[in-house]
Amino acid sequence: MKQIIQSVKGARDFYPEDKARHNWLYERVRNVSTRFGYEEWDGPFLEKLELYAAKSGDELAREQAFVFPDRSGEMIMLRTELTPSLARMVAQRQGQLVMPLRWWSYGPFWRYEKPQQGRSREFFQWNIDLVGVNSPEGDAEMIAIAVEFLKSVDLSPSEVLIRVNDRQYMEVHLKSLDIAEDGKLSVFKLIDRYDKMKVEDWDANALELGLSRKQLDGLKTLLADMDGWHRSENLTRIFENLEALGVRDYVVFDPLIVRGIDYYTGMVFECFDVSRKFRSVLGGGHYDNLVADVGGDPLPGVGFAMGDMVIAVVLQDWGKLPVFADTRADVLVTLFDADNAAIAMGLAANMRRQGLRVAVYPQVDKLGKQFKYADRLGARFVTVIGPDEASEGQVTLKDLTAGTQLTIPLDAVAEQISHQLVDEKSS
RNA sequence: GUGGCUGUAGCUCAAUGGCAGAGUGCUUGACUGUGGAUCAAGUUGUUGCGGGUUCGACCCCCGUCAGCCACCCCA
Repeated sequence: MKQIIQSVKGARDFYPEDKARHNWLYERVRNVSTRFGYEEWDGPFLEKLELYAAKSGDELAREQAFVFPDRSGEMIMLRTELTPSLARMVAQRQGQLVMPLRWWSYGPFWRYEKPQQGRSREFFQWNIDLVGVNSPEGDAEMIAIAVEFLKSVDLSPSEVLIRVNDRQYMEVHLKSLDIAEDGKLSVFKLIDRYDKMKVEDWDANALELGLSRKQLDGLKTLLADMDGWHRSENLTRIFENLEALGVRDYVVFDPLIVRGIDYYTGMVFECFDVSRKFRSVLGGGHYDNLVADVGGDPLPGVGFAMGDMVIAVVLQDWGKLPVFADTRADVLVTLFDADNAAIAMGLAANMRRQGLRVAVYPQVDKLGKQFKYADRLGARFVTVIGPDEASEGQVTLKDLTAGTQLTIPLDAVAEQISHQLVDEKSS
């Protein structure tokens, strides 16, 4: 094997077919976001370590970030998530921005993790936030955006579901079980792992946390109560709104969804493949105070994030990833010989002016090689101008799909190709 | 950070201690102005890297790097 310098572990190479898939996904994200009236924005890829360290429970900055000193010695971090930048940028212009703010973003993030299925060290993430609002209507809108995205990539409720819960609903019931306020977060983390652990282990863990047998039983009753959302006014109104937004069939109540993240304070949701083979496709929730860690006045909101890796795995698994066909050129212009090359180049320029994608074979070569190149490019048409055509001011145009060819005047080629392309589409 | 599996031709993979192979791709020709089909010939190697054991290592051992998978985590 030849010595090729390796890429950085976990970094992503985007070959043209990868880039095509990336653009396909981005296009759907952009389309859904803008249809709900959101504006695209972005933060810097580099932030000060300090910005992330300000967040509590910052395993991200401590363990899973690319951190390095710049030339002045300041500690810089490649961004691992967008929320701190969002908080900073919103706080900087808190008095000027039109609230509620509707912002979305799609860009690269880096986490120093062990690469595996659906996870690498470099990934793209869609972030979307509705900031400055505290209502079930806002919460429902965010879920609806997620559903509309799922629809746009042709995933149905029999393939993926959004699971919704409300931390306040959970807290009220934990309180009624006399579970202490300061033990709340660790209980949430335990609930978050309910599906991953064996029942005995989970029970043992709960008792270790200091829960009594009675509290444990009460907790399990709560987690099994699939109709409990009727007792939450917030969830009831969210579900009413989801009904009105026409997305109710994608959404279920799930008391096991609590999310590991501390700053969520109300509704939380995650999207999973129904097989539960994969990690969550997207997740988000309602928060009370976006700018708490960076200074600024308290600001509620709701948002979610979706990485590009898990969704790709899920789409692949359901056979919903399109085949990205070669789209390199419509026409290959061959160079027959040096005498006629200039005419061919002129023809190519003319066809480009008419909006066709035209590649010229960049040197004189055997026609067989040039045709083969056209075939492998995926170009549908090939033009040939040899001495016979040149003397008559004509060009031979071959349609590789149909296997037919005809010889026509030079200035009629672009129109002829357009006709055949249109015929193809309408038939 | 912890553990498991894998690493051989451009690609997919054989060869289990004794001459490194197949399919596919690629090149050329059959086809002197025409691709995709077919046929023929040719071509393709630091067996990831470094060390060790052995008369002899793709094969066994140690280390290392990478990929995949699980754990951790999931912001």
